[in-house]
Amino acid sequence: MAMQKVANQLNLNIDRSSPVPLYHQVVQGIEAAIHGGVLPPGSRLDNEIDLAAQLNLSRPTMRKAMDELVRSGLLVRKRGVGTQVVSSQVRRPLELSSLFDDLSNNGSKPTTEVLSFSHDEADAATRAALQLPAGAKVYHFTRLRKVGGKPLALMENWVRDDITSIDEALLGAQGLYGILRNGGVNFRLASQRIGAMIANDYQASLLDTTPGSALVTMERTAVDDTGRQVETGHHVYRADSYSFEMTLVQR
Amino acid sequence: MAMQKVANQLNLNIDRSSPVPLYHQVVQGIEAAIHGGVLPPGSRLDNEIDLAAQLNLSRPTMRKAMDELVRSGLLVRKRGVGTQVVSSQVRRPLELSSLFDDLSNNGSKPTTEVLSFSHDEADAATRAALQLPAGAKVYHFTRLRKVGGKPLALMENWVRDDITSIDEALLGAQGLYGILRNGGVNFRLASQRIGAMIANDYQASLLDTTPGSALVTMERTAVDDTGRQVETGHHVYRADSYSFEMTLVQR
DNA sequence: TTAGGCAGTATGTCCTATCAAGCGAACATA
DNA sequence: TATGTTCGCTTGATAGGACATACTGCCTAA
Repeated sequence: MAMQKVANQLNLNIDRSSPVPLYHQVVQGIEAAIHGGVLPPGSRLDNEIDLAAQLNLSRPTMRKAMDELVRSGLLVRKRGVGTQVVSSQVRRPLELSSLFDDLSNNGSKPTTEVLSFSHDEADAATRAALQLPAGAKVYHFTRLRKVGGKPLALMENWVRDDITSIDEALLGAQGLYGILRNGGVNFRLASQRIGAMIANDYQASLLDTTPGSALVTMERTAVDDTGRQVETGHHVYRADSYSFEMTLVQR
Repeated sequence: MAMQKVANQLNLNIDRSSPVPLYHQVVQGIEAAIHGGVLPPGSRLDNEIDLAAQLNLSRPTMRKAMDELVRSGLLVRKRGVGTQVVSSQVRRPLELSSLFDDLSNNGSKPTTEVLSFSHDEADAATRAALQLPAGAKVYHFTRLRKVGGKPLALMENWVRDDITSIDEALLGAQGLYGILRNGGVNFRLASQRIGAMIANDYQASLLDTTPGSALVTMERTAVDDTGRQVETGHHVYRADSYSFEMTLVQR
């Protein structure tokens, strides 16, 4: 009866006047607790009912929060048993961000050199990728991305021109996705293909490597929330400096 | 008042006696309707309330189904506007399956050649990757995967031995993930890294290509639903025959 | 003619409630 | 002692309601 209960002190402050949904506040709180070591890997959470009561929330709201955490791989639930923190650290799944953002968030200071820039009629392949009618115009440009003065990526992109205007100076100053987001684009999904190839003379000279060295290739087409194909591109990265890391979650 | 309403005939048969949850039946039904062309890209669905009424479901159940479809990128929702089918075709996101399964589902008939097989104490790197104590034993093997008689992938894996027993004959007959699933493993998530490299003499001879040709590399560690690191591996694929395709969904 | 506000509609959030199903441990029985 | 059954705990599924908020387009007033 007088059983000692080690409550996992989540110490979450739920702010009901905040515009942030309650379930999302819970998600953030638990994420912080896990990454901060308050909830060590393998530890079991209190059951959903108790947790909801502790935070003065309903069970569905609590469940919705935990659903997100399960989806992102931080928690594991088992009927009849309980919910526990997954032991391994989880990397954020591959997200819809540009290389520029990734590098900036990483503390590096990427620079961009615009090698070519045009605003012309799209060729057939581009029209197919972006689902544009004949005669439509697109921005077409190639960029060289360096970090710490070292070349890292050679990127060729095609962008539809009915969203926001793009010029060379803009591309030199910030990432493509930043520009498009500022132009009101809400990215929804992207199809991409990652492979490998051998550097040719042109690529090698720009990337400051030798012809025949390994390159990672990436082709991507991004779609926004209105269903428009916004951007397609073909990038190559120096294999010795770049690889794609991701976490897959089994639904 | 007498407005003609073009109801999108979903023709879903919801079987309440089925053990499959209602919301999942709805997910499958709408997926089928989209892929079957009944719901063409860009078409708008009826609102949640009406759809729920049409199928004799509650709105939360309907929403849960649509949530899944939004998450997987098939639908787009906009408050105050409605829900519509995303125009582009969506590939299934990269899933936790083995190459063997992927090829089999694709209609190909992959063959596996076991090049080496051992069951010994794990070295330090493997113990770190699988979080095993000193002295723990692991299965360690390399396999060559061919499809249509053509070599495609060279795979080296380490698997903990406290789950199911593995032998050479088994590996030659089916995929690793199939074996582990049969052994009771429920995979939850995996971290992987995709990059590129140049084929050395050993790899080139086995993959029937030339030294110096491009290879796609993949390193993966998979975790099951109890939080155990189950397997880790390092694979290389012929770049001219293989690339990783995936769809990223912005949450 | 045009700009602003307002109503209608759809999704977003949150709640209470109830039953089903899986799992584990305690308990009863042989 | 060993084994099988039952019971309680926990998550899973579904229902139905209430209110919030964002978007669209119409209507009105300047």
